[in-house]
Amino acid sequence: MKSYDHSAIEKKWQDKWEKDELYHTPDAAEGKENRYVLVEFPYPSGDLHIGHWYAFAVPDIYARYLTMLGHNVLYPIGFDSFGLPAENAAIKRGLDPRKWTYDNIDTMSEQLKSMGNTFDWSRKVVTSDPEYYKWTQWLFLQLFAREIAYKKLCTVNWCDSCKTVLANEQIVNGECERCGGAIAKKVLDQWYFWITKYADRLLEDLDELDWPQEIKDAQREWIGKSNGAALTFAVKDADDAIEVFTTRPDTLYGATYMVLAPEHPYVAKWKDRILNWDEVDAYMQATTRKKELDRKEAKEKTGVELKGVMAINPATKEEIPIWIADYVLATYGTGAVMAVPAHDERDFAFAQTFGLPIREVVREVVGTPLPDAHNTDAVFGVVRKKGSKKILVQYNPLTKLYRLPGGTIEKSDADERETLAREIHEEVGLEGVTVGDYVAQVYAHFSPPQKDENWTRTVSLYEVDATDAKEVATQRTKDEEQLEHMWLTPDEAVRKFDQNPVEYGEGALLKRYVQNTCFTGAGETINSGDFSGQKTEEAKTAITEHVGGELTVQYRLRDWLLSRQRYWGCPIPIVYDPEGKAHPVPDEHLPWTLPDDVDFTPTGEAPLAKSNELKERTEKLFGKGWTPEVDTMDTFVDSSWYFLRYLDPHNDTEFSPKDKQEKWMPVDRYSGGAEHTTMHLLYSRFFHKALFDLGLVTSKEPYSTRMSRGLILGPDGAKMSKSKGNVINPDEHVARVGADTVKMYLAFIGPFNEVGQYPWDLGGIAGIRRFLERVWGLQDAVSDVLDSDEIQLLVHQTVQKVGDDVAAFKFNTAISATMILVNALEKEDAVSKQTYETLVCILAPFAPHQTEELWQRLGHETSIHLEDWPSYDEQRIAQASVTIAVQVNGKTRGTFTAAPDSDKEELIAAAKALDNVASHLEGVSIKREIVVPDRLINFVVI
RNA sequence: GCCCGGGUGGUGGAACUGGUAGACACGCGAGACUUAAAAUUUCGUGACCGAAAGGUCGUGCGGGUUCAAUUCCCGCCCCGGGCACCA
Repeated sequence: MKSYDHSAIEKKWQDKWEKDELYHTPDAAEGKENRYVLVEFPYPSGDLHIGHWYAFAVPDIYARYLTMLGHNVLYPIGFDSFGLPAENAAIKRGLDPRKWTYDNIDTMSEQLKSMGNTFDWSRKVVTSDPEYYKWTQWLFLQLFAREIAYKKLCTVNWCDSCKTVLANEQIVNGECERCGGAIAKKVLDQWYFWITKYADRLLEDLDELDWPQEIKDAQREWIGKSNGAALTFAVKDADDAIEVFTTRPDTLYGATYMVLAPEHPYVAKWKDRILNWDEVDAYMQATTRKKELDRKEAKEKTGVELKGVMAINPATKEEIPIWIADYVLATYGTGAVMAVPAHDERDFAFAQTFGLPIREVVREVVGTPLPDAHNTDAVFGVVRKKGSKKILVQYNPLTKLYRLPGGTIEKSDADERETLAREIHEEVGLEGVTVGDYVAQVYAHFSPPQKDENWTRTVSLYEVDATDAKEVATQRTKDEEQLEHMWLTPDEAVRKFDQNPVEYGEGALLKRYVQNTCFTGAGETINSGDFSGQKTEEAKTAITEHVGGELTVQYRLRDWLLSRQRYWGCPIPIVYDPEGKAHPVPDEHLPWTLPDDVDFTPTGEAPLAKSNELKERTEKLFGKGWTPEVDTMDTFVDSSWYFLRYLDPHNDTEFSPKDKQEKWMPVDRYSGGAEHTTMHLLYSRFFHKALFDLGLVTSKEPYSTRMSRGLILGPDGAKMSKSKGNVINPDEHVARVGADTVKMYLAFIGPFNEVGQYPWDLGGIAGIRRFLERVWGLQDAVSDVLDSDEIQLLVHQTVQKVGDDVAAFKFNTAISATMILVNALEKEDAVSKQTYETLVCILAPFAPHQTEELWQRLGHETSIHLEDWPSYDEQRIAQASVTIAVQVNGKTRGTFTAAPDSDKEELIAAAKALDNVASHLEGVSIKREIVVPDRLINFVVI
């Protein structure tokens, strides 16, 4: 046997495969179903790193497995080759971005080929090729014709270091997603895609997709749908009306003031009416200076009242003040809110800071209604003394209940305050307390412990000052005789109430009081005129209708800003007439090529504006005074449809013919990075839906299954980056141990379809190399023998396990199963040719070069990659003997083997016969015998 | 704060539907081969007790359900990701 010379083998077969066009994928193959396996195509940054290997070589295992199962599998590759790095490298090193990009594509193509994947290179797609971007432009124009691409003047996010605008999705924690640079606001006339029109469909269609829950959740959150109402507040002595969006129209009666975003147009409009303009103006200036990030992190509420302007609450008809505050964002909803401090955390905090009125209009309902309940009202107090934080709490050792002092309101009481003062006097013997502010109420249903009765009551809470109270004798009723009273810190008190076996309502109120929060949940309306006593859900509709509002929906999602003030991108195929109106570049002039005569040093102005060629081209074609659009497209436009182009990459008359789409789309498995969840993945879904509406694509969704792959970290456990110097270059490892080993090691490291993080560990790779050497060495053991029953069974089991695991992208456990088989085969003196061939076949997707070589050595003249996946005998696996564990009281005391489906009594007898089991059963009596078929017996003894 | 993941030996990770926790691999230790080292190979390797047989403990922490819990339930802690003054 020759030793395993990976470099000779890998070179030999890569050349042969290319010559034979082994991985050329036809659009259809006789008797085979099509499968489309997609991985996110790379940006040609220069060198391939180990992460690329992980992304491209490992899913190849799956593609090869599907092929062996008899499918016609498309596993394409291309380059997402427009984008900033080319331009930045060009600026830094004085290179041509086109040359830089295409040189990198050449280098990376060679590196990608060294993986030995089943990529069909004849279908390669390069987004910066005019033959590709011609169709990007054509698609843009289709969307322009339907007004899904439109231009508008708007405040945009500007990255000062990238010198371009960015879409919302490209801002992470208030910084540029690409460079981490600061984001400024600018008002610019820019191109957008009307993605918000598709918000609902992007949301709803997620339900049908076989995608991981976390990706669906993240997209749902990003779209951020909220149901509510649009309400209008009239402004006193003015024609203006303030539109607000609220998710809580049921709390309208509690709207005691309004807040506008400082940027709201009314603020400037009312300049002459506002009495404290200087103050307002100063606040507006301060807000402009504050970064978005600061506004988010600021906890303390700030704001200024617009004095001299009042709004009218449409429900109560009361005049309410209008404030401006930076907690209201200009970019969400209408940039104005109705403030309901009793039922919104932010309004609550704001009202407390500025002493604005808080009106409770919803009460919490505690417990569920019980039959034949006594109906009463009760009042309780948070009793404190000045200078102490402690709260007076009563404990009843018989019922094990902590209670606040207070009680039922009697008919003879003048009001709640009097009731409370009286109860405190009687129960705890404090005379002369001052009942202070009302806090809140709840509606409670409960059943007191040790009593056969039900209660329903309104429970109100007041602050009580006992500083000047005198201690006197208590006048307790029989029920109250056991009460102990104690002073507890607020936190202790809350904890005690949490332990109460029954919630009387005071606990919920006390907790809210101690934590200084308001009630933001659903409940029952109060203090709401005719609408009092309704469930909040019902009141939402009723109150909205009553004030002439409208139930509406708001989204967090913003339209997709696609203009970029950079050079190396797809030109937007739009020209402007002398009046400045936008016109599409007619199809016959596509591709609308990217000019070469451009100084692309970023200045903030689009580089294409400096191209004379583009200017002249435009005037020549359209006439004097016509000007070209000079912005280029966001590269996420290029990547929103590339998977459609793979189907027919060189088609000159169609972007992607529908008959081919019908053969391949939607993509069966799409694997990529988790960072694209709310970028590429969302954009391309939108784009696809827009094309679907135009009748250009055949499926509503582009990808039926999506998986997020894990991340390969540097050896130091940190994310690989050139600046950290922890980037692993795969080439040297491929040269040293071979492509098959590198690929298999990456597959072995952990489950592929989970968002894990794997530090690159050189040690581990040796184990895989050793394994492949042992597989190689086993060829010497092949001879004309009949394998033992055990070996034959193991082969069947392994074929089954490997297939199942690969189908589930659990390559790690699939490899482990082949290792178990190899370990067993090595212990044999000889291995049958049939068994060895089966082993080589199931390893073919993992180690395509080595297995191809072995296949040839075994005497085959055709490629192993044209072989069928080995079959296995299910019957035989099912009949294999099973190991039964024997437990005594749940502790395993031994095992034995038995035939599957053995008789219960026989199994029990066999179990009892085990020495160690027998010794544990001695002197005790068996209470129960639990038999789990084919698995386990448990003797429960006493 | 809200919404998702996750926490298992020295390490990466395994464990069907609740049924022998730690498969497989790395690393480590001891032995063989070798003048030696590497490579290869044999054995061992969760912790503790024990010569062994075997026993006790053990899947982030605390409770619970169950004959039986990494798996289910309740309450926490920590890590990763998403969203976030979103009205």
